[in-house]
Amino acid sequence: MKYHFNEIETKWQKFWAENQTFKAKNNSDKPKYYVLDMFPYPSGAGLHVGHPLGYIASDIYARYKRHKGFNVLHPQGYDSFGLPAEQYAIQTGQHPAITTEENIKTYRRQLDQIGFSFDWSREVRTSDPNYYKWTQWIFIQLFESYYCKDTDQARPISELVEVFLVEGNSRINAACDDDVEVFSAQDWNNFSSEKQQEILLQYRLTYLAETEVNWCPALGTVLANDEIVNGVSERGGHPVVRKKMTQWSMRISAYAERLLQGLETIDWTESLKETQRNWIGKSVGASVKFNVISTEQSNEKSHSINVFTTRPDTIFGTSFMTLAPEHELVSIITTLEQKSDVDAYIEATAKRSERDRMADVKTISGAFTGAYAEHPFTKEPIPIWIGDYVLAGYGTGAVMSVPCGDQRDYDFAKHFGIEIPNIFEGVDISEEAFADKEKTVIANSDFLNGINYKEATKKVIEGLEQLGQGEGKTNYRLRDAVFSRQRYWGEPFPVYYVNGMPQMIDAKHLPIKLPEVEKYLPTETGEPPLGNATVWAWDVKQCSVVSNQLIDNETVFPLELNTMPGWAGSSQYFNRYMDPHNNEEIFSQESINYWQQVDLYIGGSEHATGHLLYSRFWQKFMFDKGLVPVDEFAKKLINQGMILGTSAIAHRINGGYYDYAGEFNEDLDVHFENIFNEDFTNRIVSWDLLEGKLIEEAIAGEKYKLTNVFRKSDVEEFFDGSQFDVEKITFTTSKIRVPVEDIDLKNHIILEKFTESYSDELYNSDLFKSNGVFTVSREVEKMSKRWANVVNPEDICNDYGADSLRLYEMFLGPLEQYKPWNTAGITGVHSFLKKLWKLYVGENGLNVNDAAPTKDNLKTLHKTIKKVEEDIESFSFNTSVSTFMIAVNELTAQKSTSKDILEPLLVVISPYAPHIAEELWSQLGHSESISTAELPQFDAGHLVESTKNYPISFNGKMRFTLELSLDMNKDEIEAAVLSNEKTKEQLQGREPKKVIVVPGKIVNIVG
RNA sequence: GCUGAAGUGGUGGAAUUGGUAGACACGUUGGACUUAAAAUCCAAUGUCCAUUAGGACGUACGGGUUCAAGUCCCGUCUUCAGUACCA
Repeated sequence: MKYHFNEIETKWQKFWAENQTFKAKNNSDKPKYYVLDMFPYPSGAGLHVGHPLGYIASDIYARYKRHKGFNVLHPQGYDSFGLPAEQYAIQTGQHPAITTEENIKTYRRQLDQIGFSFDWSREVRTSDPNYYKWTQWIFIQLFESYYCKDTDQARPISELVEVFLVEGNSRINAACDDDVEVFSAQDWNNFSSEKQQEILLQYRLTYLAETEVNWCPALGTVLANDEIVNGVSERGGHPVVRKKMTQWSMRISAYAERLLQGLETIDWTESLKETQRNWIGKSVGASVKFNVISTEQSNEKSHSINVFTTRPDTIFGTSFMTLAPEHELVSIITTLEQKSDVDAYIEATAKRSERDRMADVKTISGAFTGAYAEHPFTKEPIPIWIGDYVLAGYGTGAVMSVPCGDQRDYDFAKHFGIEIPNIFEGVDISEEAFADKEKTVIANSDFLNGINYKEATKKVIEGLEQLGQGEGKTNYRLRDAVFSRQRYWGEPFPVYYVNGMPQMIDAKHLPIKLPEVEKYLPTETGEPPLGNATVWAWDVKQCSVVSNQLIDNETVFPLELNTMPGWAGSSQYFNRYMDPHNNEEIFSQESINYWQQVDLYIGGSEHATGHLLYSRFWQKFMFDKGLVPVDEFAKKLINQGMILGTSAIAHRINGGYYDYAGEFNEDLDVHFENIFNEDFTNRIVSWDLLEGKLIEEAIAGEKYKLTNVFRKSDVEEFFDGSQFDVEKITFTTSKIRVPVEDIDLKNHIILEKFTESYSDELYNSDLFKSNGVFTVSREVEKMSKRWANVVNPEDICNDYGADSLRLYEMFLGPLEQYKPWNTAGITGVHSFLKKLWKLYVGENGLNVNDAAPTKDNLKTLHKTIKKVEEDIESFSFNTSVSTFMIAVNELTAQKSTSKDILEPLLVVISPYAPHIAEELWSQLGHSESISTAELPQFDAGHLVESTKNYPISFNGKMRFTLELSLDMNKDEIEAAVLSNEKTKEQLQGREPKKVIVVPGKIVNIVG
């Protein structure tokens, strides 16, 4: 009987689905274990072999944990709101729900084919109203909460109102907007209702505010900081501009410190934690108030500039101040004489895009405002400058410039000829600033002279506090997250407006369903796509909804037309899996108390500052609300590395040469022959050959025979076999990616295989219109449809089977590592499976019998159990696969047929190759799924050896091995080794100076 | 610049606390089987020298510690990822 993997795999996938083998219960005598994958966005392109890598690893772990006696939760779902479906809708008019549904079907088919042990009964989709009902619900909870810094937790906004009623807000210590005014109880009671709401909005954890946002005109929406890469949108690479807009924001900054501290309690990779730490960007220092010295323009009202500094100890080195060009005081304090300079500079910087500013950090520019500030201690005047090296968005948008201690201030001072006082003892600052805090000894600084950074910082802060000119302060880089998107395919907000103030629609009316629209673009008046909706597909008993408006008691209120961003739905899905069908609560307390948190989370590192930060924020909020028992949602997290694709790249070389008549011809494509002694006739040499070593050799003056040099305009006519001097040939090259599947193993593209369906650029290029076969070079890069280098797991499953795919993806290398895919290598694991099959099933049926296992059999089995268990626990799945191969090779050589060996071996292999394991398991006479079997116990007794093959080294170099009993002590071993013939041969009569014997390990003779 | 990770055969990668470097595969070469191919099996395969026996060199580079270093220490280089006028 042969190994018919297709039949076997279909059979068991069906069995698992019909028997709900992997359905998890919310209670059990067994300990619980929750293994989670980051759920996919179902894109139109379907899965490629890179996607399932993490799913395979987590599936192996989940199956392993079941064998170890755990009640395992291993769910899967879809992050199904998002831009691509909407963009497709804009182009085709197809409703995003329809394309999303189709894509999910494809994903599900592909996932099922790989044999995952997901509990599909718990599937969630973020675009499902029964799911996003709870996303909206959390939004309402955030709106109804503020962050109390005294208790360090979120608390109901109603508590705040109670305090305002009796004593105003002067004693409130809460996370809020910077510009909250101070008011008394009396003030509060006299405020209009709108004014009160406005104030409360400044405290809420989700709030509406006019903020400068990242506006992406091409996408027609705002983007969060983490959705922008190198100044352009992450999706599509469109330019992004700063724009003031009224938007919903999440007050994640309130949680900055807890998000930072929480990292210490979770087992995530160091690099990922470091990325989050950088993003949170905590810096400890002081805020200092510099009073502006009154001038004619500003003497009516005294102004002051607040700065944040991490080096208060250097305050006596301040020789100027710098404001961001956008700083609100600039226009107020600038003197008449300097006004034209300053205005010109502001205009010039405003013209520069974010990207230009980022690209050009070397150029020093700025302007003097003509105004001066007063040094808080010396009372000396300090000139106030503006410069675009100071960012409006960080700190206060103003700095005290200490050129001797900060390189940017130093460069600025040098450039504009500002004095650079030295306040460091024994340091030369004639060339550059001195920024080493640890080595700092302060000088020329009044009461700070002779002390170090730490002490000086303390003293300055004390001094500032006495003067009322500043205080110790911690600053975070983490900004509040913009939560509004001008998009259709996202969660609608449960919000309507009364006199311009946002109101929550009562939670009992949730979900607020996404309305149907005619078109998915913004309205003619520039409103988001939801503005196109005439009838909202939701029905509220007390209020009806018509034309984007909520009508309550015949009063008409406008609805919020923005939708929530992509990360809204993914910020709590992991908890929803615990109780996915609950319509009364987001999840029952019973279920969350049982499953607690994710024990193992596997996904890509690209979510480090997005999903993984926002989810931690929501989890902490839910913890404060008493909804979840732990404030970190994932105990352990592993980032799987990317599987890279190998793109095939044909290189087109456009060249010019001097012909016989000495005339220069540039309208040529050039093909080489005799490079590296290969025949390149009708082929084109690769980029590497030309760019690298070869072109250098060529330039050195060697002659190359060029063949097939043909004119682009007339491919039929070519020069053949002529000698050209390559010194006179110039080249430009261009790359063309070729679909990988149309290249043979020798890297040849066969022209006959070309069809119109390939890219026009490729098909129409002269290169491919000529006769023959072309070589291409390979380049390893991200697997993507765009690069024509994707490998579909369905093809692999059809050709080699899901078990081969699973084993091979693991065998490729360590999970976290980036590694290239190479389909050719899969034959290794595939033939392993065939050997495994042959070990159990011979030509005439089962090979397994009740024969007693030999000592060797037991040794092989138990060392396999030990190694594989260790490997899985340490997530080195690649070495397990090698271990299986060794085990099967050994047992085959031992001609093992013993059921006592082969049956437990199947259980060890089954997490990796579950289909073949199930099939053989059932052939061995079991009616229950192998997933219910217990993992065999490792017995160290079977690995005990009586002898050891000692490596015998001379001066650290291994020369031969010697089999000796493990009972022998050091002296006995030494005697045995020294009396050995080979030892004498090595020593050639010399006396060994020293003999190192490590019993059970090694012998080293120093001579 | 800063932070993090890494650098081992032709390729992917092994090597638990310093103790036989290159497990396990891919690829390549040779052989068996076959009319042939596929499949399967066997052998060889780090580099160099040597007919063999064997030897020299080898884990990015330069030092060091040690009986012994891919592994530990110091310095340098390179690659990848993240981040960046963050005051």
